[in-house]
Amino acid sequence: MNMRRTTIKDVAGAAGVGVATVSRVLSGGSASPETRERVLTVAAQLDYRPSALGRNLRQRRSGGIGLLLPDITDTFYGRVADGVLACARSAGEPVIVGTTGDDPEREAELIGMLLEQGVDRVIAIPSGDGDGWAPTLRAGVITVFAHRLSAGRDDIPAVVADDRAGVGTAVDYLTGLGHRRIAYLGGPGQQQRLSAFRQALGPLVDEDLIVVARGSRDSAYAAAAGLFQHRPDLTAVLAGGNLLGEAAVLAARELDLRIPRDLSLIMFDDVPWAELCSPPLTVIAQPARDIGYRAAELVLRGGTRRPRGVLLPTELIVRGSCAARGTSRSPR
Amino acid sequence: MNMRRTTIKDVAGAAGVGVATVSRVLSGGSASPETRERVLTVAAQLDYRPSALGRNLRQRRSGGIGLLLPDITDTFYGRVADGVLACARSAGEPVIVGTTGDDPEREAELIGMLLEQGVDRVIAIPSGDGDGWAPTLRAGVITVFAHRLSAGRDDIPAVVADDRAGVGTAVDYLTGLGHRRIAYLGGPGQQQRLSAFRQALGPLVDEDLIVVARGSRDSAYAAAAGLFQHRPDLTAVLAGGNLLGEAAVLAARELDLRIPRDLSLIMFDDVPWAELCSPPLTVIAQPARDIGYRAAELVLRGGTRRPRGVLLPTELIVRGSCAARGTSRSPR
DNA sequence: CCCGATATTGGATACGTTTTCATGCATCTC
DNA sequence: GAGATGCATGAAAACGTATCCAATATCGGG
Repeated sequence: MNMRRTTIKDVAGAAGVGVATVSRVLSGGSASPETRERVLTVAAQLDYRPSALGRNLRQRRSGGIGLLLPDITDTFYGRVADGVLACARSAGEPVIVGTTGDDPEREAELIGMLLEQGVDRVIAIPSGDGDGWAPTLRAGVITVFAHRLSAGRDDIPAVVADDRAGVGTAVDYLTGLGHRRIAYLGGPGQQQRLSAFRQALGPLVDEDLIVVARGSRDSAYAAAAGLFQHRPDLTAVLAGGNLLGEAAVLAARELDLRIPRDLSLIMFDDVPWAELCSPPLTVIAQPARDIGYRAAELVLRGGTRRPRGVLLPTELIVRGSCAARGTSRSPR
Repeated sequence: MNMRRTTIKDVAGAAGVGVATVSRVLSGGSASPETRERVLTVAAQLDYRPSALGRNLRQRRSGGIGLLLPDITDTFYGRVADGVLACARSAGEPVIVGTTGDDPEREAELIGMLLEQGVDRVIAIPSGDGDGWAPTLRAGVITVFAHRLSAGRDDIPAVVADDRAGVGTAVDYLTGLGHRRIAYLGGPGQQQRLSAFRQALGPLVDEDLIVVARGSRDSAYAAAAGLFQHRPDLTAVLAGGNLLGEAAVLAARELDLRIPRDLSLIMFDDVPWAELCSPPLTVIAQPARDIGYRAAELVLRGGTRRPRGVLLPTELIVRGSCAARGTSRSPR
């Protein structure tokens, strides 16, 4: 029952060599062909697995990569995580995952946990304004942001979708359809998109039509419903995330606003159900999985280069949730 | 730049005590009030964080918990993961996540990785027939299955939803509506549900109406489309997962089958988009998050008791995707 | 044939922690 | 007051590995 696990010493003994030799053979160091073969044979026979514990302690790094995201339940973040896991797996690296709930405090807590674990590489979708990340930098942890860039942190490379362009094409599309009162329904950490939205809309921008919810479903729904109730004159909404999009659809339905007749909707991120919705949702697709994968690549390559981050393209996928707004207002 | 991290030895030196005392103070051992306070003060001043590396090596266990699931992209598994993470976080334990893609080989590979990491607790949604789990048991790793139980493994406790009951009520509901030709659209690892389906249907069962897809979206769609094409006489479908349900909706739409007029659909698992779909989908809700949470509880409590697993209730949520099937067949 | 260079090898050390054990000291009991 | 008991404490060992370093074996050139 309580069998001691086979160590490198056992292998060394059984193969009649020193532990140093075994270690070298297994780490790809130099050794004579015959010793190498003998060691490998014995190791296989004993079903020896080098203990990451010993190795990590010796080289003072856990070798794992930490992944911090707001909510693993959200398909989008799930896809980012999937990309990270795929890349990490091909590199043989374990991934420690934590969810921040978009709470900087919780994020800091998790950062502490990762540091304690000796993780030396972290990928994060950052929550706060980025000053919670001083500890990782100080500890020499290679850090890469994904999906969002953090306000005050230009010293951390980030892999993000081209939000600016995405918002731009979406707004152009809507204005091209004749919309003038366009609302933005945002979530946490979307400064980029917000500024892009304001810029794209130019003189048309109406600050009252910009609403920012917290991360939760309830908050998103409340924000959407409040927006629709207070401003029945708006004709189009840009939802900055699939949770917000979902909330918009539900709130619209609740208030008897028909999409797209009464309200045009564009949602950030192409999720599977966008096509199932009625009407199918026009979306700004983001390469979620690629974001994760590229971030993992970056973090695995090491912080030597300074690629200053990666910008991935977005794509407007037109389905059925936007309608033209003629000069004649539908009286409703 | 290359600062050595502060160790317990530094704290001991600065506080004028031995390392053993520091360790005791920090692990809640006995110490005189004054020394305790001094050590804590110094530790705080130096911003000392005990290294999990050293501790893990010493007690020969990483203290982390491993989580293996088929696909982190799937909302359902995401919710299970969320439950696990929540419980693990409250216990301060890191979680190493891996995705198996429902591939036993890949699963075995990941198990190896977890063992190498010295993980001593694993939660898994198992992929294969369960003989890939011999290594963890042999290594004394506390293992708990979630969501599925593995064929040959009755020595591993499992936390699962009451599939049998869920299938039963769904089938009863459909037969109550007059349906006779009911299909089952299944995925990997659903022996439980399949047998429950056969049993609930009794003499009505038609083996040709039972289709099992692999885990992917494509495979699910192919299975659904194939089923609908080959058997236009079926009137109801039970989809054993949200991926399958999605595929069923898409395939039905493609083949111009109207839900629920031409085809009634019940889907396993209540996902957010079930309500957004048109018509809203009738589902069998499973407590996904609870499954994860309870599994984590089980695995954290340790393998001492033998609770033989946990069975969580399911609930049929009736929405709009099922219609009564009168005695008169709609001629179509 | 000898010497220097090179390749291979194993002993020893260090990584940071927990835990055992022995020691010293104060208090308690009879 | 002497022995017993308890507590706080620190030295040291161990966990499993990678790597430094010295020692040995092998080889080539002169």
